[in-house]
Amino acid sequence: MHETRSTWRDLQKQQTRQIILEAAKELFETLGYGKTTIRAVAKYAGVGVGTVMSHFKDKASLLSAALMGDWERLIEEVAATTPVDANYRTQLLHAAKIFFEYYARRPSLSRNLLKEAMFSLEVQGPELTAMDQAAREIGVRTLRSAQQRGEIRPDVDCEVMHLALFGEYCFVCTVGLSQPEPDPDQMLAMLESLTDLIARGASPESPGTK
Amino acid sequence: MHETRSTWRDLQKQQTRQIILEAAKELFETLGYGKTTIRAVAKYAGVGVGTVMSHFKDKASLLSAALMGDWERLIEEVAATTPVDANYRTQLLHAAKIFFEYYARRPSLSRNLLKEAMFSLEVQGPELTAMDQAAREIGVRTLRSAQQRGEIRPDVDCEVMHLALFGEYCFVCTVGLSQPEPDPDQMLAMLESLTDLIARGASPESPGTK
DNA sequence: TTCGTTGCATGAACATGTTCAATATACGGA
DNA sequence: TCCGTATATTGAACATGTTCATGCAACGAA
Repeated sequence: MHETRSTWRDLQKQQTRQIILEAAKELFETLGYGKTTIRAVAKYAGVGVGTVMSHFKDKASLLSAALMGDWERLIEEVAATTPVDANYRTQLLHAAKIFFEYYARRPSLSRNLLKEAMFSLEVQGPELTAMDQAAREIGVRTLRSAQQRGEIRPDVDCEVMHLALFGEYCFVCTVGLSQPEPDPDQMLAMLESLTDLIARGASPESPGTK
Repeated sequence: MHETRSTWRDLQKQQTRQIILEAAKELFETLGYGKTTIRAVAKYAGVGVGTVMSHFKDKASLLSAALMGDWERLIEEVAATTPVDANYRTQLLHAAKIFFEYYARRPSLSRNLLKEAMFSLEVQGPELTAMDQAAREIGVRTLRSAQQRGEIRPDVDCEVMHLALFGEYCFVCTVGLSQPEPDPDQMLAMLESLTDLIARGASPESPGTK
């Protein structure tokens, strides 16, 4: 991913970075994002305040870096557990469900990360861009397959449809995470009804049915 | 809207509130949200720092209060300029256009207000709830009328459909406002394509006609 | 009018994210 | 081996949102 000149100093640097990251994860999880101070992270990691800031642009970057591992694990889980022989609606909602459940497990962290992710002003961090890319790839690929299977009309642009579905997903996330205790089932139900509205327009069947 | 016991002291209080609000609007507009400090607002208004904080819960509340007037003006503009004899798609996109243009005029303020609005954790301010309500009322009303006119199939739930459209609107807002210079035309084009995807599913015509 | 109460106004103090000049030390060439 | 350079590390200093004890002026009852 990133070339590391295997010099003694660089190893040292990567190690302190890891130490900081571990400390941050621990404190974020225990105290939540708001109550975790940079100073506390530094002290817990046994480094200076400035060291933390030299490794991570700001507190938000520290958060996204700390959650990077979780994120990758979720992507893997989605890839591993998605029912291959189900229709695209089921597949996408399954992926959403996995993420909703994670959000419910870490409301504070998810909330703040999403807040940052949505308004990645200026140069958006590489992590968030990666998140966006991953979602796009999964979404568009799933839709294309479904289209080839005839579940979606050929004249539908899968890129646009993914954008529409992803938009509803983000919307459900913001609404759901606005509550003190996000309810993944409720969020999923909401996403289902919104998804169906879009899916119906893309369906090859006559809309009169159902 | 709010009963004021007409005592001398309360008038005084309302007046200082107004002065602070004017100062905030001026500075927010000139410097942008990030570069405007509470201290600067206080000094510009000729009051103490604590006075500002006693009138507004935090900086974000000050922003939403300062933009309240603009917001109401936009709502009025929407009500006054919406083409009554157009279909619901045109009507809703017209409303969106007015807001997009405003966002483009005040990128910094809009961005930060939206950021707050989307994640109204804890007790969300009355302003933001009002915004949400207004959008819902306009949206649902418009859709219901269209449904009665036969533009939307009778079995579609207008509440859900509004949620879907509003979700796409919010999504376009976040994507558009993430850019340094939001382009209202581009945002509108994006919203149009997403809206059409939903509208097609709700249309009484056969989807084959495109 | 007088006096105790109420509540707005105030700025110093606090909490915390962020910056920066100084320091130490690994690095690579002479 | 020795030295100049680059850079990781550091914590004090800074910027700024937020809190709080205090003062003071308006209020209303006696």
